[in-house]
Amino acid sequence: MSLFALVDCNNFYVSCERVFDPRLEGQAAVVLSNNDGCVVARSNEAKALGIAMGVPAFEIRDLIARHQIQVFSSNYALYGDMSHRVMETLRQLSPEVEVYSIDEAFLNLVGFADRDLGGYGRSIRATIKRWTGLPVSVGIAETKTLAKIANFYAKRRAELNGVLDLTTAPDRMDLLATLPVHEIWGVGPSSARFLKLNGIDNATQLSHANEQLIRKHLGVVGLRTVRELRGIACMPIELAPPSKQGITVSRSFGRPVEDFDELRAATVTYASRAAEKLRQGRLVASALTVFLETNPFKDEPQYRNARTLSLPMATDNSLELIQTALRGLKTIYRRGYRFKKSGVMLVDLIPATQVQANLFDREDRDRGRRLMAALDRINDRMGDGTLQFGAVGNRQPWRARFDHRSPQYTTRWEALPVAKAG
DNA sequence: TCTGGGGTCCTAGGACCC
DNA sequence: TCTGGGGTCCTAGGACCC
Repeated sequence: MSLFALVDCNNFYVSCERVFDPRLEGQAAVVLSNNDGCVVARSNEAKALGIAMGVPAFEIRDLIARHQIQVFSSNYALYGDMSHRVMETLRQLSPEVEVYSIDEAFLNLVGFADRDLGGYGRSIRATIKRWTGLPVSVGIAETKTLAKIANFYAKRRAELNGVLDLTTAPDRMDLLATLPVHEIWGVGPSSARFLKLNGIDNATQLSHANEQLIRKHLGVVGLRTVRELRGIACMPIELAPPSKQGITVSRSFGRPVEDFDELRAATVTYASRAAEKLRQGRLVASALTVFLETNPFKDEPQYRNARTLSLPMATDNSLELIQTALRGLKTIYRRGYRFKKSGVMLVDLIPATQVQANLFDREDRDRGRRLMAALDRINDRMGDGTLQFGAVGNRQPWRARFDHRSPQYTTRWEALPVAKAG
């Protein structure tokens, strides 16, 4: 019998901000995406005011002013570090932990079935709160999809105190029968529309759905969801993170960009950041895609394009990747458009240890490797961006805006919070 | 004025081959 | 006049996730 727990941090980004500024407790607060564009996290109080996930910040400006909602730019250095603390805590409490996203983990509880699962969930919740300051919810059930549902209710029903063991919940039938299909993990807007048109409105009905119908219209993924709802585990715990398929670095600009030199500077930045991620993962890339696009929300001439170039030999060298990206950029750039976003994607990744030597390769590989190692070492010790490539330039008006960023409390010495006596 | 970023997996259809 | 069929590989696009 399979058994899973899903541990999920409540309102994760907002909760991270609260750990370092407890005055925010009980207040409406939101965290915005890059460029202060959209709402990506909301406190319960902000949710109660009707602020939806993903709404553009400018659309709720009045609401923010009227209710004095606290606004934060996203601070990924802080959230990444807090996430790491949560996952390390979980590893001390549970033998098999799958880090599913920045704020969620699945635990494999096979062999725990004769324990007090609710008590186990409560101790996880209490320990994480004590060690990290973050509130989490715990859902327990026979499959990952059902554990997601258990977590959904654990979060929303105050009387559960953040923990629900669905395997022993007396109202299990009612909970599944009242859960709308669009709340089920794996059912997006398109599938939900199809299901509702076919009279399937809730989790119980979906678990009884005709397999041929589901297979035909929602594919093997939909079928898997149906079976998981029936308690048949189709998704095992994944302990080792699967090797990456690609690495993308892209950003919207702080303002429209027409000038090639500015796009060039942005591309250099993205390519070097992507190369750093590549080396961190001990990978090399065989090909690279560079892309750019105008603002699709604007009523003005639109243009988007992408160019994929293969590297003569798989590499993790920033200089080579930058040069290749710039070559691609030149072929897709067009004058006279107001560009909003561009990016660099590294694809066909392979482990750095598996590179094939190429007879016709004339670069001095070893020298490049030593240079990159030195670069990474300095940036790691002195802070990101201490050393960067000259082509980036000093003025970077295209850079995204972060008007409400909190300090990097946990990852920069000069931002350490100070405890004052008295 | 202002609309995120980074992923995965699946499927359909075309190119190509025998 | 006749005009296969099946396999594989690749790519673009869709759907979904956080």
